[in-house]
Amino acid sequence: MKIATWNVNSIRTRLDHVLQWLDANPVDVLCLQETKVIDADFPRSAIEALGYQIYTSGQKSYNGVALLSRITLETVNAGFAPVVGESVVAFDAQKRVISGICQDLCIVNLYVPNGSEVGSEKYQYKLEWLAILQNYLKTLLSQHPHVLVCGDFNIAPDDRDIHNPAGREMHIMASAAERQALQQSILNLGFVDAFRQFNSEGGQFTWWDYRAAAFPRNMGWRIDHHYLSPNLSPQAKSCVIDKTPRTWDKPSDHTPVIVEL
DNA sequence: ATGGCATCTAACAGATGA
Repeated sequence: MKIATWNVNSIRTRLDHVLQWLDANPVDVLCLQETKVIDADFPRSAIEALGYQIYTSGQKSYNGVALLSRITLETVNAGFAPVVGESVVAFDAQKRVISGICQDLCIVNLYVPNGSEVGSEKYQYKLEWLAILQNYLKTLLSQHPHVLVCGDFNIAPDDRDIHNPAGREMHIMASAAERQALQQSILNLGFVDAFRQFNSEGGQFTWWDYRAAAFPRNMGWRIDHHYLSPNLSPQAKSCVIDKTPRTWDKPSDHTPVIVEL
């Protein structure tokens, strides 16, 4: 079973890229982030024609996540509240979470807040959001034999995941508090970074800034990840970054990451 | 130290992203 994650930076702008990529890479489930469209306007028909069912949680202009699946998913939930409870419903105003069940596997697709600048209000929101994520994942781990959490985490786990780590301690996506939140909310629950099961090298990135010719210079960050629950990680066969779509005309600034179980 | 690039909008400049 192959599952991919891809921040497409607008599904309507990137529809042709998604179709082209799925045609060449018929993964079982594709998790999209930053769809930037309300559910009613999600471009469904061409994706469905490739054999995918579509589950969306979107909003106007910003954020938005979707699951594209060749297998029918059960119990698709949008947001934290269906799992954690109504006390966290305020954090579901921004559409950043969708999950679905495929046999004994719970697949979670996340678009973690960017955080803007270290110390800003949005940074605080990011840290609070990650604290709620911890409760959300604890609950899912208690309910399902296997859990896969993937998406755009907007955090580089360590300095191998940044093209130039010098002076990055106060940089968004690399600050100590963000890395600690990633540790506490995900890794301390036993989740394993699937990519690092197979590749310990630096210079392996999933996002490159549109500016300053960052992609041809490989000045990127590894911020898109797959995390596997403890009893799922031994089942991973591979985890690879596909840089191909980042070379296409008018690309997303992110590129897909595929895990095979 | 700054800006650089892309996407969105009751758009045409400003917010947001990372």
